[in-house]
Amino acid sequence: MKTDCHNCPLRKLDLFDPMSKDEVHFMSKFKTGEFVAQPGTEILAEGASSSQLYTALDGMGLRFKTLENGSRQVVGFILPGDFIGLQSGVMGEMQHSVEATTRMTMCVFNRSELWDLFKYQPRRAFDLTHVAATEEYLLGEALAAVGQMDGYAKISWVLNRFFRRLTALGLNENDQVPLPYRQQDIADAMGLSLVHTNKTLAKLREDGVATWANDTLTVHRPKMLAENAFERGTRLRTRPLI
Amino acid sequence: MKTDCHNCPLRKLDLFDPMSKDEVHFMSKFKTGEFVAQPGTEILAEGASSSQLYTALDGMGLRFKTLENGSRQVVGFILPGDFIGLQSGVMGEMQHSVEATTRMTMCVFNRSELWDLFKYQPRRAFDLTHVAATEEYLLGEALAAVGQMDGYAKISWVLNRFFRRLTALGLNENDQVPLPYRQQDIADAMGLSLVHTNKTLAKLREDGVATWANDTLTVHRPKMLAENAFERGTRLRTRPLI
DNA sequence: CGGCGCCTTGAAAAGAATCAAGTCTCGTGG
DNA sequence: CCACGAGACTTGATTCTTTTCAAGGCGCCG
Repeated sequence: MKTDCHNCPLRKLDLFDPMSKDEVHFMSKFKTGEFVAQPGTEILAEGASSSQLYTALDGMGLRFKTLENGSRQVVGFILPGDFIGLQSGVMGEMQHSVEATTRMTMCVFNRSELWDLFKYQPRRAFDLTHVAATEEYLLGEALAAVGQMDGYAKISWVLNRFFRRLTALGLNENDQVPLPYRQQDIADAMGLSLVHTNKTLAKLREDGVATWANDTLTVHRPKMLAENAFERGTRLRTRPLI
Repeated sequence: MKTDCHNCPLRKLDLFDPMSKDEVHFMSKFKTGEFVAQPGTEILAEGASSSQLYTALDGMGLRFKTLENGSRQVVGFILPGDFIGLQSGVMGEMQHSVEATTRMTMCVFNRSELWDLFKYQPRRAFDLTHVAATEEYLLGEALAAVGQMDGYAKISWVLNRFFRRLTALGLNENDQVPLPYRQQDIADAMGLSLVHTNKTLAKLREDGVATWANDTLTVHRPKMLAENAFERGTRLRTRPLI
C-alpha cells in the first residue's frame, strides 16, 4: 500500500472536514489496499454487487447509466476524494456503472466491514450518510440544469462546476484546470447532442468566456461563466472524506 | 399523537422492510408528534435549516428547486413512506423545497436526536443511509429520463413510475391510482413545457395507453406504458421505513 | 354571476438533433 | 521517414421536436 491514511494528501485540503486521530486510525485499518485502473476500464458495473468499495485518490472517471434505447446518461464525474460504491454497499447493487477516464488510483475497502463502521464508528457512519446526501444534492442540481436550462447555460453550468470543484482540489493554476474528458462525455451528461455541444463550446470560446482544449479548461471570465450558469453565491461547502 | 408506531399502517406493506420490536420501540420514542400540512403549504424551504425531520404518513407532496431564471425543477414527488429533511439533518440545510400538494400527515422527529440514532441504533442508521442511497438512485433514473428521452417517453416514464409506486403502496384499484398533481408539476419534473406536456398526455390517451383526469390515473395498457418508458424488468425493491 | 385556476388546442418561432463531410492529431506499421 | 487509419473535434445544411404565443373552454368557489 503506497499511501498511508495518516498522510493522505486529500485530507489536508480545506475542502474536506478534518478527522480525529482515532478516525484516521480506523480508516487505515478499514482500507485494505490500493487499486489502479487504466483509462477506459470499467470499475463497477450497473446491476453488479461488488464486495469492494473505493475512494478515488487520484485521476478522474465517470458514472453513467445505459438506457434500453442505447443512449448513455452520464450521472456524475468522479474526481479525487469521491466515494465509489455507496449504492452497492448499502443497497446491494450499483444503479450505475463507473469507468476510469484517466489512470485512477483508489483506496479499497471491504464491503463486509462496512457494518463495523456503523457499529463502532457512528461518527464515520454519519459522515457516510453525509456523503450520500451530498450525492443527492449534486444530482438534484444536475437535474435542474438538464431539465430547465438551454444549451448555452447547460455547458456553462458543467464547465463552471468543473472549474469550482477542481479549484477546490487545488488543481487551478492561472485559471486553468485539467479536464481530460471528451466532448461526448459532457454531451451525455447534459442531455445534448455531440454536435450541439461542440457548437456551444465554440460560442463560449468566441464570447471570450472559456476555452477547453488539450484536456485543459481555461476560464477567461469566471464571473461571466458563473452568471451564464445561474450560479447562486454558494460558498465552498466542506464535506467528509471516506 | 394519533398514530402509534406500533401499529403504523405503512410498515405492514410488503414494500417496506420489517422492523424489530426494539427498533419499533426506538422509533416510537424518536417520533415526537404528528404534523398536518394543508394543500399548498411549504413544509421545508430551500436553504433553510430545520430542527424537525419528517416521514410522510399520508398525502402527497413535491420537492422542487427554484432557479435564478425563475423556472422550477421538480426533483421528486413525495408519497407516503418518504423521508423528508435528510439533507437538513446531515448537511445542515435543505437543497430543495418541499411543498404539500394534498393535505399531508407527517411523523415528526427532532433533528437534535438524530445523533442518538447513529450512536445507539446502528441498524437504523444504516437504514437511513439506505434511504439516502435510494434517493440518489431515483434521482439518477430521473436524470436519465430527462436527459435522454423524448417527450412521449418522458411522460410515459413519469406516469409509469407513479403507477408502480402507488401500486406498491396498495393504492391501485382496477388499474386506477390517485394522482392529485397538476400538469404543470409533471412538466416541471420532466423538463417540458406545459403545452407540450398537455399534448403528449392527449396522445397517450388517444393511443389508448393511459388516461389522467380528475386526479386519477387510469392505465389501460400497463405493458405498453412500461415499454414506452424503457422500463427494465425491475422487480419490486423493498426499502426501509424511517 | 364573475373571476380564477387549470386544462386544451392551433399556429408560428426557435432551439436542438440529425445528416454529411472534412480536419487534425497521434500512434502504428511498411 | 512517411503513409495510413482510428478517434476525436469542426462545421454547414437540413429536419424536426419542442417552445412560445395566443385564445378559448371548463369547473368551482365566493
